[in-house]
Amino acid sequence: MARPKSSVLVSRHRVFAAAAAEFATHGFAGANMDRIARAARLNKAMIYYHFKSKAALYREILRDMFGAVRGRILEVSASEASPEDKIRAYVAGIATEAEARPHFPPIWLREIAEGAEHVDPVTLGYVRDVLAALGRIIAEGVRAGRFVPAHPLLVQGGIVAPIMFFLATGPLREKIARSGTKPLPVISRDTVVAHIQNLTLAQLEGKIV
Amino acid sequence: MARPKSSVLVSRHRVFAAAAAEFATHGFAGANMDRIARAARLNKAMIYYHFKSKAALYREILRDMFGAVRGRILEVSASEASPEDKIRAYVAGIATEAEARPHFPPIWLREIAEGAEHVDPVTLGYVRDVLAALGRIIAEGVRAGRFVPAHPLLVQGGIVAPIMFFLATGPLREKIARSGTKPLPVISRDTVVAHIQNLTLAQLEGKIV
DNA sequence: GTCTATAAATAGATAGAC
DNA sequence: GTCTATCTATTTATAGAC
Repeated sequence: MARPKSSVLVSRHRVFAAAAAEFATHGFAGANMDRIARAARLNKAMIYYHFKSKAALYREILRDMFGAVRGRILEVSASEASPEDKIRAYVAGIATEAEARPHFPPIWLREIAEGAEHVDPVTLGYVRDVLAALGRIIAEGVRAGRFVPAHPLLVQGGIVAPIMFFLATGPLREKIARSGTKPLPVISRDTVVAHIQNLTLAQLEGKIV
Repeated sequence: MARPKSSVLVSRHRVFAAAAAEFATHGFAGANMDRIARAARLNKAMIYYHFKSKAALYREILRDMFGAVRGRILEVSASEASPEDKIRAYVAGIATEAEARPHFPPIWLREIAEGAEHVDPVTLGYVRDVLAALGRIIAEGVRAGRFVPAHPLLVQGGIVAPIMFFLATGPLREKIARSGTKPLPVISRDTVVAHIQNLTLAQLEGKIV
């Protein structure tokens, strides 16, 4: 993708990136168009040149996030891998897409908190597709006699929740660490992903109670 | 606790309750003092009669939430129960306190999303106390030869994240269900709590990989 | 495409009567 | 303790020049 200097792509992308960071930090209501403009090194009028409104701008960011996850998960679901490997890829895929967008975890957490108030029907469809793909993977595993039946939503919660938590709590963990006497040990991203993969599989393989 | 008509308790409590719901639904920045007043069936000036500012009002709500969790968890930690039972009680205790306050899960999720920006030092101390208690329970279990060493933060994430997710996603699950073709099966609170208890214990007992 | 200036609405906070 | 009225600051959004 070519990016000539001063093209709409550059300017539009700068707004998009600045807005994503702003929405992640302050939430939809708390986000400030002036701050976004300043961070994008553009004037506020330029935001409205590229996007219809604050809401429309936010909507595009949401679509980008969940569209990316959906794309990756549909690939995983359609692959020839074993159910076990698909589950591992599912966990890693969500973590990877979330990591690729530092704004992803905070924004997702907020949307959950407010019942997906800003999620439009298209984006909601993406979410449903992801959930459906997980359901198919589980069903495959069950058919193959490798998984016990499990509720996709419960499994999804066990995967997504800790990943978003971990990725989003970086600042919070630091705050706690700074305020306390004892230093908090560091946890790596790979440790968390591996941990969640193992936990999820243990659950699906009926190894837990 | 007596609640005479028209006493400060009633009025103040109405503000507190209305504000908690408002902050849960719209976040700190999105919360609207006029709406809080209307929901409390009082005038906006009454909010400022009882509370110094929007921020102070929010701070009290946070303290109430985490103070309650801290109280319950310290009890659990100090009890004579076995490490296993303490872990079960820890999970159930967090779920119970969160459930007792419908605003709890959304607000907690938001605070995580924004790095606990509005969490004052006192409340932060509560959070640290809870984490420390979990650390002690794990250490006990390890000393007793029943648990393998585990990172308190990782364990905490595995407990808190799914609970908050589940309790906070009620509206979202409904939205997805309404928008889709297939009905989503219902999951009960007890199922989730039991599931997380089992998952946590399996992990601590070294049954997972 | 990019800017300055400003309109228009919203919302936190307070004064002051009762 | 409770209210109405209002002040003030902030902020989304746009008009219009270059």
